[in-house]
Amino acid sequence: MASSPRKILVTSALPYANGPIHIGHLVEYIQTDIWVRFQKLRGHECYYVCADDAHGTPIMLRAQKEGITPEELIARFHTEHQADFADFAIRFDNYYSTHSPENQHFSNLIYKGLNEGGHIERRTIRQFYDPVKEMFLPDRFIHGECPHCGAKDQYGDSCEECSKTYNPTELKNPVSAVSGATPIEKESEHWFVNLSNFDTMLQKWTSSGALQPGVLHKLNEWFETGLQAWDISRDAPYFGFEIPDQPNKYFYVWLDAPIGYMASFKNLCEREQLDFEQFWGKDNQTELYHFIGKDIIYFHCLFWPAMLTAGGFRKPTAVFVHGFLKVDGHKMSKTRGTFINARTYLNHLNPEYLRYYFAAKLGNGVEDVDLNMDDFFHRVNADLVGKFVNIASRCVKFITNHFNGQLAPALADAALYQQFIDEGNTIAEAYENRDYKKAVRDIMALADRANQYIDKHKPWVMVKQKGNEDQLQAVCSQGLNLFQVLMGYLAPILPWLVNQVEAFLAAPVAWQPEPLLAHTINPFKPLMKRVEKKQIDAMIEASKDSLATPQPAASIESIAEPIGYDEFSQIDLRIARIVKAEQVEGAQKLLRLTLDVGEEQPRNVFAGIKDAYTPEQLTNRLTVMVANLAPRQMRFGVSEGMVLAAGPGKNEIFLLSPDEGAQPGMRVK
RNA sequence: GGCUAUGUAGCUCAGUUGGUUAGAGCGUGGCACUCAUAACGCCGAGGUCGGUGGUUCAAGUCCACCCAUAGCCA
Repeated sequence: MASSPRKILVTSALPYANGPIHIGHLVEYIQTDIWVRFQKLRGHECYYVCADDAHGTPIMLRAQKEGITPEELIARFHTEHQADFADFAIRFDNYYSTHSPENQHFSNLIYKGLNEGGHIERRTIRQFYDPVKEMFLPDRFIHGECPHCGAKDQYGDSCEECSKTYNPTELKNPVSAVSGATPIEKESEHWFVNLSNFDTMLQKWTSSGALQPGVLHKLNEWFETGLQAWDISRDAPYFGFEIPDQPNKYFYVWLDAPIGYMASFKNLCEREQLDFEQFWGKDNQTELYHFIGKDIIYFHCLFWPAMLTAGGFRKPTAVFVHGFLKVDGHKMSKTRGTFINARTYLNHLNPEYLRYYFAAKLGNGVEDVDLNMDDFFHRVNADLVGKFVNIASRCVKFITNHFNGQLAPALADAALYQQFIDEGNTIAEAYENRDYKKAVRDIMALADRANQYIDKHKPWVMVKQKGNEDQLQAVCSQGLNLFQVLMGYLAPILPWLVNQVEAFLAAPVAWQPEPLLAHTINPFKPLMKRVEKKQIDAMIEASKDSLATPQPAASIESIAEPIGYDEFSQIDLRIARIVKAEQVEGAQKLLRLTLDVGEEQPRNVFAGIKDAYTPEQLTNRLTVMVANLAPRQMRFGVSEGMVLAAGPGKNEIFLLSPDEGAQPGMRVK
């Protein structure tokens, strides 16, 4: 398939910047990343862009609650999201934010196109308004009793008990979730896009093969009911972009969210001198794909092509829709411990396990994917370790020990090798169609054949027979060459394993590489460990505790910006013995502590803990101090460090102490 | 409630335009091997293909209805 390189731009849906990435999100990013890596591996010019979706009421309110600006909030999640993605080997060419100048530029441009094309109309609508917070309330921020079944504490758009949908104004006893006040109805002028103006264009585009059959059915249903006008404005206060020349009116977050794809790519173009027009211009032959979940079909298959058309841009080549993640057959659940954050997973398990498992379960349909923990355990261990990695593991020792790492000069079974190569087309086709589970099935069937080949020729018997050296070398070399081909096929799924394999084979892993003949390889280290049950259990347990217990009414101080280990390690914490504690004449809060941290001279430290501790309570106890804090001149002398304590102050201060056995001078890390 | 999906061995899934005794991997039972991270190989057990009715010479495969699960209802 050495056809000319395609030019492809790929996106994943933008994660919302008010919460962490969880394994449900990861289905999509892993799915997309595998596809992009596959395209790049095959030599195509392919770019993968994404961004944080950073606007909207929930972000504004959350920032308020934490006492920070929305910009600070989205900056924090931007860092956090990027770290999570990077640690799952999700390799974006650019990861940006919808709160960016490029995004504002394109939002205005598309709005202008909609406006000048006569697709915008203004209407006055009545909606709930919080008189205390002085803001209009999105449906989700109104709670009340369901007008149909009377269930209490339901959201403003639908009832979780009887699953009926309604307008928030129909709720009984409505309450603002923001302030607790009773909302009032208030009028406001809103901007609407007349989507029905695009009806013909959309019907043509959706039926042109850009969509999966199931998605098309769904869309046809919407076409039959008639496309309704889309409300694209929100009133101040709102965190987003102001509509040009319309003070206090903002673009609804869902208007600028998909435009974030363009903005992120534009940002990449400027950095790497790429041709933006080539990918977004109205008439071009490049390919544009959006990977999305089935919940946002409406936005991507109706609103988005309409916006692009109005703005004078191209439409997507295709939209790839996937289902949701279930865990053990159920929706992710905080009480079950199956609402697993990306970071929690990373704390316990190798990300490539999950990449492989998702690949093994993902087809090109819109069905939900089930992460069955028991299946995950067996599948990863059986397929990756027992089957695939084992091929290398069982061949390599003979090559290293008996042939100094040198592979045979020719393939022992060229026909078998060729069969492995021939299967590549089928596998490539499966990847291309996003039928990863078929690709994985086919690859694992080959892995079975490689193991059967080795079993048939029994190198462990040959090694004991004199005069069979050439054959021994040939059989093991064949095994390793088959392994190399399979690693190439699995490369989009397991990019880090590829690095290890390249190091050990001392050769690049490629899609259908040249066989390694008379080539010297490096000593082998185990490539992948088995999953252990206790790791999974620990992850589930860790996902339970923080959220299953009801949050105390008083919220905790917000967690600071994430830092790396390097930054943490700059703080030198030591176990210290308080050898002496004494009152300080004239000081309101301070005690003078003499601390033994194992150095020749004791340290002199002033601590503001007078209201909470008497000197007697402190003498001779152990605690933790910051030993490399720069000395500081205070009114009563120089303080050479600080001791660690928690609490609001006054008599509520709680000094840290180590468990028994710690010795002064030990480093805390 | 309407719509869209899904429902095949204990688990995860294949089953092409309807066509002889329904397949694979994992798990399980047995045998064998011992190079390999107790991995690999061989053999076996295990399914009235969600249910009912229909079309047909013939249905897991088409149709209708029902049940269960999930999602969507802008």
